[in-house]
Amino acid sequence: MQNDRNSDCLDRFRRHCKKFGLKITPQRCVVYKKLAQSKDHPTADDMFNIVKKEFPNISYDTVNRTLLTLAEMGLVDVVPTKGGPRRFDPDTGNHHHFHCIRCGEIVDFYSDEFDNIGIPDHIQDDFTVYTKRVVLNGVCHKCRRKKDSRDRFIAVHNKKI
Amino acid sequence: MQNDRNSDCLDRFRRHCKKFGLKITPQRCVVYKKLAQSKDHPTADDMFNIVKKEFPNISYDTVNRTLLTLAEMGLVDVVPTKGGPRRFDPDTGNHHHFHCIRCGEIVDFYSDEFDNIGIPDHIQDDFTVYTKRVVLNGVCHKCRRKKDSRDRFIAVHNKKI
DNA sequence: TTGACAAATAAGAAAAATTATTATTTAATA
DNA sequence: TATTAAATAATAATTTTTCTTATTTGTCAA
Repeated sequence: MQNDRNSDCLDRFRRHCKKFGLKITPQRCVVYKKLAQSKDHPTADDMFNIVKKEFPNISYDTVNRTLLTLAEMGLVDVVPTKGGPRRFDPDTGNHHHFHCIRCGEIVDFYSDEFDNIGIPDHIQDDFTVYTKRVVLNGVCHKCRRKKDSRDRFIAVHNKKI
Repeated sequence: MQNDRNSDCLDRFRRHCKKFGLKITPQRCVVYKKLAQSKDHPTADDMFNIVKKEFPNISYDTVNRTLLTLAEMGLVDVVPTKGGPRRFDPDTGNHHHFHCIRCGEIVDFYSDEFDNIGIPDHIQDDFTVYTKRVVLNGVCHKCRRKKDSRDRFIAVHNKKI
């Protein structure tokens, strides 16, 4: 079962490489496989640490470059973040993101209503739209509970706490 | 007219500072004023260069820290980007973003339909939502015209062009 | 108004993240 | 299997962000 899914994924990967004229290297395979298995939105550094376990000699640059290449092929998405390191999303399907402004976590969620909203005509005149995503900002469940001492949530950048 | 708007803006800024117990410094005033006047989504470095013209002795760190503080107060927004430098948005009102995957530009647009979409109940159970934005990805008008030699748009990270 | 005090700034250093350079290795193709 | 262009590893360089510390400056109360 899991094996089926893995080989399906790798088939998809191989097809894309062929299509784009890219070589199928062991490094690329393992980076793709590990990201496809991921349930969250790892950074290049996260991926480097994960991949190293299976492929100890791989370089950071190769992992990072491969992730960008996968994104160019449309096999994965790059998740916009508010200044933190770049994150990668193995799920290119219809889904939406919630960003916690406290802990920075990005949580996937699904909503038919959001999926079905149309793109205004005046946008399609000026832009060719490939993907659409609703991004919510707020405080996640965990952080809500924490009752953090700085619940006032201000001046973190100036005051010494 | 323009003066009215400027002083309105600075009043808003001053009120927020009072509310959050922050000092009103000349540096903060000029950073806020210049961002409020901005029509796009400048980086900290952009802002540093703009502000320096009016306040030559200001340090980069102060500009950057002030921008983050303004964001914490809710006076400006931080725009998520796909790994590029952090960007700031003076417009905290209801609007949405289009990201060009070629040139990286972020374009504001407005849509009543997008403004009116509701947040699903199952989200509001787990998260406290502050803001909501639709993010479109695609190719902008300018880049569409360019007919860039690498229209294939692939393998930029590997092949030497 | 002035003095005390905490907060904010400037300057420079450091850390974190990303991209570039180059010699070497390797996958794909004939 | 030999050829060739692409990919990798290692390292250096750049860019962006954050931290440290000494100094300056708003704010508030006397």
